[in-house]
Amino acid sequence: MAANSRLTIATHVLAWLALAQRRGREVLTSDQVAASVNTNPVIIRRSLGDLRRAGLVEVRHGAGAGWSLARSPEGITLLEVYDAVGAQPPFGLHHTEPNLECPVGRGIRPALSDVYSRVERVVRQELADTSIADVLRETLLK
Amino acid sequence: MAANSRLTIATHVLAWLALAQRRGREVLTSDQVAASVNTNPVIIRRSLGDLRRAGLVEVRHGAGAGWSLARSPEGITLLEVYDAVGAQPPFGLHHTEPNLECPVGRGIRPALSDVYSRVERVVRQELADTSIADVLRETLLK
DNA sequence: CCTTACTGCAACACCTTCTGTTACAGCGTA
DNA sequence: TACGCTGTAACAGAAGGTGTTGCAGTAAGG
Repeated sequence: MAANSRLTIATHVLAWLALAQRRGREVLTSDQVAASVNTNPVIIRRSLGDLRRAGLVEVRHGAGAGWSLARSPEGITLLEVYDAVGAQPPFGLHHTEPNLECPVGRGIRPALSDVYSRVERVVRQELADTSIADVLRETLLK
Repeated sequence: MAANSRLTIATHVLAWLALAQRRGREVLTSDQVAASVNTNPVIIRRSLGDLRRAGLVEVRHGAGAGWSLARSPEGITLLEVYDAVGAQPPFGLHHTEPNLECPVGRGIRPALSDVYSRVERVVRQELADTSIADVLRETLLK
């Protein structure tokens, strides 16, 4: 499978909403966001649904509907986006239970769980150190 | 799809080889390793092939064939195993190119590449700090 | 009240990757 | 030479992501 791009899509959406807001546009529709990401509006609505459930964006229904940031771009970290989109952790344990009569088979899963927890922790720390405002600033410099 | 378990399988294999070596067994066949991991021997041979190409294990052909560690378990880090199995990075960029006429679409990919590089770096650092000997020790304690 | 425009979501097809399995040729030691 | 194991191709099945269509729900604005 291709690498998971959900964090990328969601971050792109939030950065675009942040820029629109700064330019004085109150809301954007999923069609307008999809035009920037260059994908189907339903993909965008799925991502925006995740972000809405996490309290990062707000939606307005009816005529003149659309999306806007629920909080300032400086206060939204990539860690919140990561949790919002429910990305899977990078490493998984065995699909089938190892042979428990083997000393390695018995203890390897808790041992590796510890290692993977440490990896997950540093990843989360790194994501927590970057905000949507940071990403937008870097984006406009490129 | 289920999470990627290749690093887990390869680490299990190496830990089992390390323990067998300590117990005085010169080599293990892929069938014997598969019995501990509880999977098909071909899965194990695929993993061992990756590890052999990376110089972490050695194979003996012909009658009395089998596998053994090429280096001491203290000197093999999980980072080397990670590189050997060619695991994909946790995050991917857009599948389709964003709209380059949008300022966000133009700059978002290099900006996110920087973020993802930082994440990759801390993951690699964490994996480099753990050896097969560490994993085996923790495994036997559980 | 009714039109209008957009959201929310189900359903589906397609693609890719991973796991697991069978089969068999290749190889080197005893 | 015979044997046992490796190396690898080929294939099936499962799972998840992406993209697409279709349609009901919803509220602003005339």
